[in-house]
Amino acid sequence: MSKYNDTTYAILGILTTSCRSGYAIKQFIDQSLTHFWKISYGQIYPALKLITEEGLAELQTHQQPGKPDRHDYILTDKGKDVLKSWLEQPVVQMPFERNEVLLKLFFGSHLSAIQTIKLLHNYKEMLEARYEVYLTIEQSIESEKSEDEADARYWLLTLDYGKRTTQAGIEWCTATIQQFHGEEH
Amino acid sequence: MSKYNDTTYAILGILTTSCRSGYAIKQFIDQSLTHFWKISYGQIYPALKLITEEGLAELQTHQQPGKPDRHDYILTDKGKDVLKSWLEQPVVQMPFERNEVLLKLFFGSHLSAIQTIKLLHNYKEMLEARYEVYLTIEQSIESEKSEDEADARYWLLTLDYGKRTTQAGIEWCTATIQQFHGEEH
DNA sequence: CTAAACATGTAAGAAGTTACATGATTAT
DNA sequence: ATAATCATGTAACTTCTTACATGTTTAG
Repeated sequence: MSKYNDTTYAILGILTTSCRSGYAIKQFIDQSLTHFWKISYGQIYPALKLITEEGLAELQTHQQPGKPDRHDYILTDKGKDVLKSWLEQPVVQMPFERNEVLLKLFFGSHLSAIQTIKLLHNYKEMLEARYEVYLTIEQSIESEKSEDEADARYWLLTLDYGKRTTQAGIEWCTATIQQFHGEEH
Repeated sequence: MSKYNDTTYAILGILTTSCRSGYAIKQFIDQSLTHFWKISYGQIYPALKLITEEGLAELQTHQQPGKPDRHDYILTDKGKDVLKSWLEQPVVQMPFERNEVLLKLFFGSHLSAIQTIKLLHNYKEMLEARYEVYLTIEQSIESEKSEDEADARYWLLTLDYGKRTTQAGIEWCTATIQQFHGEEH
């Protein structure tokens, strides 16, 4: 039972990189974390407020003529400690995927073979698109390696996970579509 | 933009099987759908109420001496139609997994090699346990095949997906742990 | 000239979890 | 005795998404 939720810890973690404002955090998540963690502005800004109130980060306001003030949050030592002790705690909750495609396939006896194949084809295409996104992220991490040398390795590892499981999903699609071919009548 | 949410459609789908009460639905989900869909009582009972109000199912109350009345919900023709047209609609939203292990690994540069290995080992064990659960579900579907002959095939297909992606995850763990061996100092 | 990017934030609502409330029966 | 299973439901809470509000600069 930790004090903050995982979304807050995710933000704390991102603040260790060169991303320090709400806007930068959102961009970072959309570019690099999107395959296993998503956060909206509706969570980011309130979380940053909480983080500041709890003394985990300090706000530095930079005035930019004509633009709204840029809020940079700098992790305090307390913030770094909180992050580290969260990282060290074992993960007890198994990640869980809610899969609408599988849900529909589960009730596939109410569909025709053609409709089932369509469902699977559609899913396969989405998985393939996702795989391509992973390759793109991979390349962008590798090309900007110099910036966050130590981090890059771990970022690539999480991508490898995404690639492997997505590949397994694509293969399942192929095999399952095969099964239904010849059943269209 | 469909009228109901996926959880409601999931319940509608389960009502096509021999599970017709809130309690039976919950049991069914925990036994057979748990790898890609979870629903709590706090959702089931309000959803059944809505389903009845919308004329998608009809309530049959069975009195059981000493026990609370058993509420059986029977799908109406309208209910079957609503389910079918949902099944036929293409899935647009890609399923998305929020993965706490990957989130921690992403910030792995703040951990020691030993701690990282521990994290991965722990995850691998959880994945292996999940794989075993899949095998158990598989066996129970196969042994009760006679009950829902037409459905069993589809249920096994969703399990195959789970097994394949879990296996890919386990292999990733093994490979990644390997990478960190020899770095403990 | 117009759209996208930069930049921060709030409010309402949807969705989901957890704990609570109740009470009989059955297995250990 | 006591825990688990059967059985239905609600209330409070947490979490997250979406839409709104505001306004500048930059690129096409």
